[in-house]
Amino acid sequence: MDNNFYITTPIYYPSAKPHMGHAYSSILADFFARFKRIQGFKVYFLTGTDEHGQKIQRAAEKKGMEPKKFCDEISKTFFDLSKTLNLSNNDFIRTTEERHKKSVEHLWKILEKKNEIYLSKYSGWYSVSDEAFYSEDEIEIKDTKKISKISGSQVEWVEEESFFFKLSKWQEPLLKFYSENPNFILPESRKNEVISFVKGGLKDLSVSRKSFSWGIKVPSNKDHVIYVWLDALTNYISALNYPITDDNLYKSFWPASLHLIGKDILRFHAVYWPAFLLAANITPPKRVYGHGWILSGEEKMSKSKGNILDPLEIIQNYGIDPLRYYLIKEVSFGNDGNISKDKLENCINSDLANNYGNLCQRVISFIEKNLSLEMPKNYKFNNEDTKTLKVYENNFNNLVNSIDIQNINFYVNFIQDQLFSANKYFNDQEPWKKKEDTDRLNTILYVSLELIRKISIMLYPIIPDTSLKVLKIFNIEEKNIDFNSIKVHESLKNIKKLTKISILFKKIEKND
RNA sequence: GGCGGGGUAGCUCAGUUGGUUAGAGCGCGGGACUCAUAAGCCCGAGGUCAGUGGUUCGAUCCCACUUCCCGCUACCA
Repeated sequence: MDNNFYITTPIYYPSAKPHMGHAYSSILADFFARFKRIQGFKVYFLTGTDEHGQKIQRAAEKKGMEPKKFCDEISKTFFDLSKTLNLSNNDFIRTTEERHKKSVEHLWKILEKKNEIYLSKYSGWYSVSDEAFYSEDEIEIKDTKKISKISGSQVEWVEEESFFFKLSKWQEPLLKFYSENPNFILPESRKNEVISFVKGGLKDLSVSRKSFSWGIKVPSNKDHVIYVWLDALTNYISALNYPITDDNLYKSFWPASLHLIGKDILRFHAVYWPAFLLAANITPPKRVYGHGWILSGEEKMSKSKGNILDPLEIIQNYGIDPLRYYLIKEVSFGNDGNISKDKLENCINSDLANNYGNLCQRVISFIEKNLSLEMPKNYKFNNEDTKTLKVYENNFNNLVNSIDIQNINFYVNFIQDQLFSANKYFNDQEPWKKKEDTDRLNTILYVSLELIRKISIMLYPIIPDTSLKVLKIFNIEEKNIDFNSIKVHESLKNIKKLTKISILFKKIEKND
């Protein structure tokens, strides 16, 4: 069986600074990457920045900067964000890198050689900020300016020679591909959208521009710059050293296991990208998952509404793990989700401080006071103990399977249930009343520690920093975390002494 | 206009291949305890499962219509 797992985030377009949507995609991707690693997979996790195109060129001009210099600066903010978010990415690719350029040029040449690309002429209303053409009826006039009805962005008349990709001829092969790979597009509702779009007919796609220069030149015609999406999507293989197809990275990790993206760029990933690849005779990725947006209150965040929550500011105030936990747990994956300071604070207090943090604290403090942090010995499980521990075995396959279809809510709910169960266990067993019965006392404490260990391992992909802090109690290091070990109930028997921990999450004082 | 998804407790959402008292978390009210971050545990209040009609012995779950929300897509002009 294939033991490799390749996951990607979108490469981010650095025309502005990072926002919550970027953080969300990245955190989720990191969750999957970390989970698959502790499950025993060889994981390659890629993120990066998409730096070409007219929008960037104009943004740079506006600031009086060279495009490359401009990109260097903003790309760095995304690179820094990947650190702040505690991403475990293996690589950070920039489309302005030489390795990427070579890869795109190669892909272009193949498409050209296979007659998938031809030179023609395009004219129409073009929006720079949308990177899209609009037909006459898709635009309207507002304040003497022509704008797109759909996005409201300004359009300009463009008439130019352009290379076209023969997208139309891939309509049937794509539909065949979708039906042969029913889980290629998830969630299901998005898949239906894509299929109905493709069924509606595909037009050939303009894949070059003459009107600006910031991009990768068409190898056979330097007047043209390669279309940003053809350029950008290729990052997923250029990072694996394509076109060196016998390279170890490429051989191990292509086709990608999962492109995790926002729903707004689904078409590029689910239609154009597999079409380019099929045309070049490259296997398309195994899955594209289009997640929802993070909203603030009921509305999409926007500067004018002043409801923007800056991920960096949130992390500054609350820490990275609370934000990761909130986004992963509180958002119904695939749907749009909400975030507000109020909800985040509630979540931190009840889930992280009261349930998880306090569980660790009460157990460890108890052991410190009664056993001087010695590992409880001579334990002997009774029915109640076994029942509590066995839940992990019984649900193991469900947990693994749910992650494989990106059903992270099942996974998180299971953790919730087990946190409750562990707290209840400690309550019901009342170790403070069993100080005379040392065997029973030891057993209760041992079981409680096992539960903390299991829960902390399951939490590792979500809140890695905190999880590692807790696992330190048992001297478990990151490289030794094994998801499969949640099925084991006597994994702590060789440990002699426990390490004390401090408060994991401080409660937030609510002032209202 | 077409296609698709959805309207379930104050809030965020599960769920039911149709079957006696519809679930969780948060919030709210009460209780017993004390190891713990006044945390945790127990009990409770709160829902005409959008509306109407139909199929059925029986519908929140199936069907039709209505209405509202969301997504994708098209078009008249």
